[in-house]
Amino acid sequence: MDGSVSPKLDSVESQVKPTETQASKRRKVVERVVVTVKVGDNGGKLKNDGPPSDLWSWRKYGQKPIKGSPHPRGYYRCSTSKGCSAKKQVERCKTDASMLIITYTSSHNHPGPDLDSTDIKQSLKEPRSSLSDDDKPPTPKQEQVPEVAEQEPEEEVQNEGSKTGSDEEASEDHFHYLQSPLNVIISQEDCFIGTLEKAHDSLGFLLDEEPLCCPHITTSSTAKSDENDFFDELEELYPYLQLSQVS
DNA sequence: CGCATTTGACCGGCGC
DNA sequence: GCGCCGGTCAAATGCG
Repeated sequence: MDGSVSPKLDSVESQVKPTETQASKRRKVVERVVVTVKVGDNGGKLKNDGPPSDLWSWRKYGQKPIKGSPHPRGYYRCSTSKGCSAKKQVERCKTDASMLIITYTSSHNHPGPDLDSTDIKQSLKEPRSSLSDDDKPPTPKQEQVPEVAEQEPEEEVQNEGSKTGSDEEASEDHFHYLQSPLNVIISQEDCFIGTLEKAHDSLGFLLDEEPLCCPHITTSSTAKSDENDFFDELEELYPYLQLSQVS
């Protein structure tokens, strides 16, 4: 591609903030946000892993069968912005094909998607009738993005991060985007690990058995990175979180 | 013609 | 030190 770019996209780590320390040691430990998306009947429209895309455009750059999973994992990169290093992995729950496990990696270098797009604005004003039909036919997923409501997510996020008990439910609520057909459940690593690990120890989905098919809460323990990184990532995700709430 | 997707190969990291 | 697995790149093909 770009001759100037190194073979390995180190750009990801290079821009990673604090986590870089760990990243340098283990590239796999980069910040990661795991989102479990439940695809209902409508999900059937999704081809394979039907990227229940967010506000950004993702371009698939690879796919690999993962050991232990009957379904392959798809690798996507943010195509909204050229220099964006945001990536995401999409795979299906091995026990529940209707569950999509999306892992977001790195952050976006750009503010947001096409929030300014008149198209979207129109959708806000009107439930678009003809436009949407032509533009986004099959996947009734997102496209709800009104605008990046910047409401201080950090506070809430941090709160849940430091809290552990009752707040979990509250925070959980934030992460459920029941947009239309998709039930999205964001699983936080560090945030819940402490509790869930114990609480669901018997479930063992953290181990290897039933991963993220939990009907209610899904958690995965993968990133040991700082919560800060994690929250930073959340900021990126916030747009949809709130949107989902609005919906 | 351009962009996105698909598939195979290669590289790096981790575990044994 | 070797082998395995995950992740990314690169080239080719298809579709819009």
